Amino acid sequence: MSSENGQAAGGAKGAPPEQLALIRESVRKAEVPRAKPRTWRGAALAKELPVARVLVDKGALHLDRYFDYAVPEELDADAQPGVRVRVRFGAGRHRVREGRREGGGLIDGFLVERLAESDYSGPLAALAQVVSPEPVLSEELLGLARAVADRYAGSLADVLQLAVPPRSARAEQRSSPAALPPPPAPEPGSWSRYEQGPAFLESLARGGAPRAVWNALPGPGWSEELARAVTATLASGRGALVVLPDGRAVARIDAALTALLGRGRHAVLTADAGPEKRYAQWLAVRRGSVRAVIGTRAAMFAPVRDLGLVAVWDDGDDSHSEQHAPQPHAREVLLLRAAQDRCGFLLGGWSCTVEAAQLVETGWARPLVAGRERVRGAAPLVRTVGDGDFARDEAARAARLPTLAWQVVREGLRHGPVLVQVPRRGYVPRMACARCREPARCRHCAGPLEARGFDDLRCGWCGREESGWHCPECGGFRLRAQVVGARRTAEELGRAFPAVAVRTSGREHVLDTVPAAPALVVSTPGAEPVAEGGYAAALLLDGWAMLGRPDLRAGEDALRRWIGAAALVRPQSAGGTVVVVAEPTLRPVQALVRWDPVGHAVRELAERAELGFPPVSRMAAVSGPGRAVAEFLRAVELPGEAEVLGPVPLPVTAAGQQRRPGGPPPGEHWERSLIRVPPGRGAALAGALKAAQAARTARGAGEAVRVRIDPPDIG
DNA sequence: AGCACGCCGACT
DNA sequence: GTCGGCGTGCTC
Repeated sequence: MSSENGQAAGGAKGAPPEQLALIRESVRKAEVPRAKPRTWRGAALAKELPVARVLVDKGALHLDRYFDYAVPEELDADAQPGVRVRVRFGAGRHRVREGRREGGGLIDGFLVERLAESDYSGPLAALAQVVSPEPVLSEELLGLARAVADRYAGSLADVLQLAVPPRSARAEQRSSPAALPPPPAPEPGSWSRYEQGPAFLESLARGGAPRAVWNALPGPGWSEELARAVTATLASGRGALVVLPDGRAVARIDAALTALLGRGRHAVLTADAGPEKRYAQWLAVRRGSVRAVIGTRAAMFAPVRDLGLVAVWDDGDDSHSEQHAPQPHAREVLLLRAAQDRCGFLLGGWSCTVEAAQLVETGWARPLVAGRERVRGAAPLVRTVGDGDFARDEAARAARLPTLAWQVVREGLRHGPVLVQVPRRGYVPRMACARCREPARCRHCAGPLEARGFDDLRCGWCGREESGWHCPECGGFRLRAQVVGARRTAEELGRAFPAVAVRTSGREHVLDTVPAAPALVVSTPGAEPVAEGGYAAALLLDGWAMLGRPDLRAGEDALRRWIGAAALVRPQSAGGTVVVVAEPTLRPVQALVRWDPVGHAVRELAERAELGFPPVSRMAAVSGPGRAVAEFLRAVELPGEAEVLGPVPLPVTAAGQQRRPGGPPPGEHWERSLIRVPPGRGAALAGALKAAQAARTARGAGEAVRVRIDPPDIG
């Protein structure tokens, strides 16, 4: 391949259609049908594979296309696939000054591939710079990023921003340590509590790729069990990746892995390390000196070599959803990874999401559960208190506590710390049957009914008005707004037990652990400290607030949070007791009493299938100013089976109110439409939405709309 | 998004 | 003729 002046303009004279044209001197199209190629300022090009295919890092605009650039000879060695490059990327014709071509500004990109020829018919500009020879974007990572972008109707560049941390030259210069040899396969340890536990570990250690949904027994055993799964995978000579919902969970696995393997075999990727340290850790993983990674959601893209296992803990926790576009969920990303890399997959938690149940239901993953006897042996006694039981005795009434709750707290405090779970503020009430409390749903699309004002009842999804509502369960015809709980209870509780220390754990101050001494520990869901030796008792308050949220997941979420607290309580055999203040006939409450989160998820799944809800159907939300949403819906070419619900107005963000991610800016009136498709059509839906979005931004038409796959709050 | 090209009307 | 309005379309 000649690089020197080399290329005859293609076409007319029958010369080979040489692609590698470089500078177009001010050549007019009329004279030469194709740009007349010349070398770039006399500089030579790479002799082999002189074309670099580049992913230009320019947000949503480039729309996932690659652009070809010429590789100057002096960049030949460094310009390998996966490196960061800088290129000129600008509009229209290019100025030619002093023989050098000037496009738009210099922008960053990734070199994706080296090619012999380009299929671009115009002249190619040259790579301006190879930022560093470190190949940060492997073929696997690129493939994963593309799959995630497709799944979420997002751009490749957006996903890569999540997947590849910003460069730090200093971190790159430091050399990563040599990899340690694989450790010996671990003993099964407490995995033998689960029927298929030892077999699962053995399969990993042998180099197999088992896929399991693991319902962990309550108590502290889970972290060591996860660490053993990682160790078994390392023993097979492969790498492992574990994604956890928060820093506290990461710290627990970190400790368990260190105990099992010592230091140096695993990396911790969390947001709170500085950018340089984070990049250094990431590089150590990419370079293969560390084979195991644990971390919070950003770690889901960690470039672990030769993956043998991906694992997620507590996938129902909403911090597994990435905040940045296109907002992928760690579970879904790891599912894509498991499929792409054909590696093992472990989805674990004390509770069970509907998505997890679906993985078992479809046969993609096997259940990894303990027998009922084991479960009963590990779980605390759970008792319920409904509204009817509210206090007769004076002291309990002062604390707004049912008598039973009062007694259990008092008894618990004689043996150790007692956990009191109070809900976070800010839940929106929704309408339910005043008699049986069945949530009120739209008769057309089964969305949640919301009161928009006096006597104005509408569906939160399709916006249709409901005038003659009656309860399909009990025939009742009166509605009530469900109660939102008060955290005042905690203070009152403290006053009711004046001799006992009250400690609180919540958003601002999250306690990691509390000692075994008697104390009242008041916590919001997810912030519960671990008690040394386990809590003697737990009181789960305001079940109505948790169940009354206008969300499809209200029941599942309430159960997950209750179980998250109750799993920190001693087993029933050691006196552990939990009291939940909620209507005993409700499904999540019964599931808690029986300690059967899997059964609950399976029933929810069946119901979602029947009603056409996710995850059985796939949903997308389109939101923005009303006119823009309408325009978008007119333009988008949806797959035939798609069903459009709405649009309905979104609540206006008040001036002082914090803007919800994806919500309207303060004061603006936005609308939202939901689109759902039957199972198996998710990719088609995402593709259609992406194409419509691309067409809109290319035309620069009107105001932007937001497209969100798997919207989290669908009523 | 920028930004240049180009087609059409008003000007020295 | 030539200057410059902004509508259109491209970016290797």
